[in-house]
Amino acid sequence: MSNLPIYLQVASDLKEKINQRGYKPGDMLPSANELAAQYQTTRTTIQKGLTTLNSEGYVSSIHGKGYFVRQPEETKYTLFFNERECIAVTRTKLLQVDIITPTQELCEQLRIRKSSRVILIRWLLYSEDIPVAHDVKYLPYDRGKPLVEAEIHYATLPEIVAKHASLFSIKKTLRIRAVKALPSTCKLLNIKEDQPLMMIEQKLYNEKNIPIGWGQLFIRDDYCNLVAVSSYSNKPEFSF
Amino acid sequence: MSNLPIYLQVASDLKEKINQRGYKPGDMLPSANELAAQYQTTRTTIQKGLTTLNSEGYVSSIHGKGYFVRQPEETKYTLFFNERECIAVTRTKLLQVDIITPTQELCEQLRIRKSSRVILIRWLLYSEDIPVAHDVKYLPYDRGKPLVEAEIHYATLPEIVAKHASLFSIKKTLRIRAVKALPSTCKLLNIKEDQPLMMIEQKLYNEKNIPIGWGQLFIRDDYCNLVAVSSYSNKPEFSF
DNA sequence: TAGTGGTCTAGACCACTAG
DNA sequence: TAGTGGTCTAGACCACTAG
Repeated sequence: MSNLPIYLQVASDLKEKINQRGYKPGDMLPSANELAAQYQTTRTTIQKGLTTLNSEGYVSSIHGKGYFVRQPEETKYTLFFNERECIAVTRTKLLQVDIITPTQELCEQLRIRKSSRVILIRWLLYSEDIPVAHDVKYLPYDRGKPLVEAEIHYATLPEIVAKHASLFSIKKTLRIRAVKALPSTCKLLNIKEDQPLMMIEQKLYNEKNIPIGWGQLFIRDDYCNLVAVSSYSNKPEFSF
Repeated sequence: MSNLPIYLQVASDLKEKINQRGYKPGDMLPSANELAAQYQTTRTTIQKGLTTLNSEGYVSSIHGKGYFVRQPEETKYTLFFNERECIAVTRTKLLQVDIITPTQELCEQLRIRKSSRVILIRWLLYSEDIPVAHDVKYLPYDRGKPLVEAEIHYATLPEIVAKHASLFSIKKTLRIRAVKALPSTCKLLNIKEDQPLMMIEQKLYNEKNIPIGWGQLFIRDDYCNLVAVSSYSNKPEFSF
């Protein structure tokens, strides 16, 4: 059953007790000294186990007092999203690449001046040769950046901006909505006006929190796979 | 600038180099021995820093070889969802509590037999006295559980099942869709048939991976706030 | 075989809490 | 003041990698 190192054994035992409500949210765990005695090991090893439990969200510590069981984050899910995988994209068609004068909304979204320019890229995404999504992206225009590459092959918004921003520190936000299709979108996707569409709005920020990209993806609901799972289930626990 | 403990200083320095592309995904970091020499500390302390970096998703290690920069998980977002907060619920109205014979779909969703019974709970959720969402929940019926409490006040699906399952190990999944409203739903929400609705389907599993609850939430798009953020941004780094 | 990461020991000093 | 967690040292032994 257990060839686990001691510190993981400790963490695993405590997790089980927490899950079985032996320790309830708000309860204090035994002190590291007590646990060290129980497991016949040193406090250092116990601390390592408690640190693990902390980083996995089970407990938190108060200096000088002890470790306490956290309230589980019932509200938090892990959502997987990218333009290609949310749909099963098999083919893409470039509709437009342009440098445009931003609208009022674009100025606000990208926090730029009316006088600046914006790159507009529009794609039609196909799944099994059926047009299923309309992808619209806006990027602040810098003379430095060549945009020819955009015309060659399809890239997700993070892929596009990743070249000009630091890797892990790009902040991304999504807003998910259900919308009525515009007549023009209906034509593009060959659907009726009453067919609801998913709209996924994506906004990217650089490490200084300045918007560097904005996108709207309109997807036929019947081809959209948007799924989220609770965050604890993919923690290194038991796996099925 | 830095009263950080050594191990966090190490982690922070490495993060910055990774973000600035000093180390690129796939690159090997300096060994713990080298870093210990650089920072004039012991390998133990360096290891602690590297462990931190690992648990934050920046690097992973291969035993006997070294630490390597990971590919950032561009696809992963943190989504916040619960029935109450996704909308700004100000009032709730119980529509129905019943014990029903499951439909074919219910049997499949909850993995139960045709002969078993299911608790059906329906609520209407109001925001500022406007009906904005229709909430339908299904729970496998056990004679043990009293269901009177369901009629007293509104509870989210996780809140309901939390009483009978272990805390952190409940697995939850969401599926997000855009749907046309049924005529009956239109009447409930007082909307036109062509107004698209968000449908959020929630399914809960216990620690043995058995479904213990299923819910469908139909929300007026204009009152639904479904937002997700990239997972790295809420890591303990800089915060704005 | 030299070097790497993974774990652990037995201590130390410190900041913090609470009676 | 006793007990707690947070950090760190200077070592040890092990499993693993790669020449």
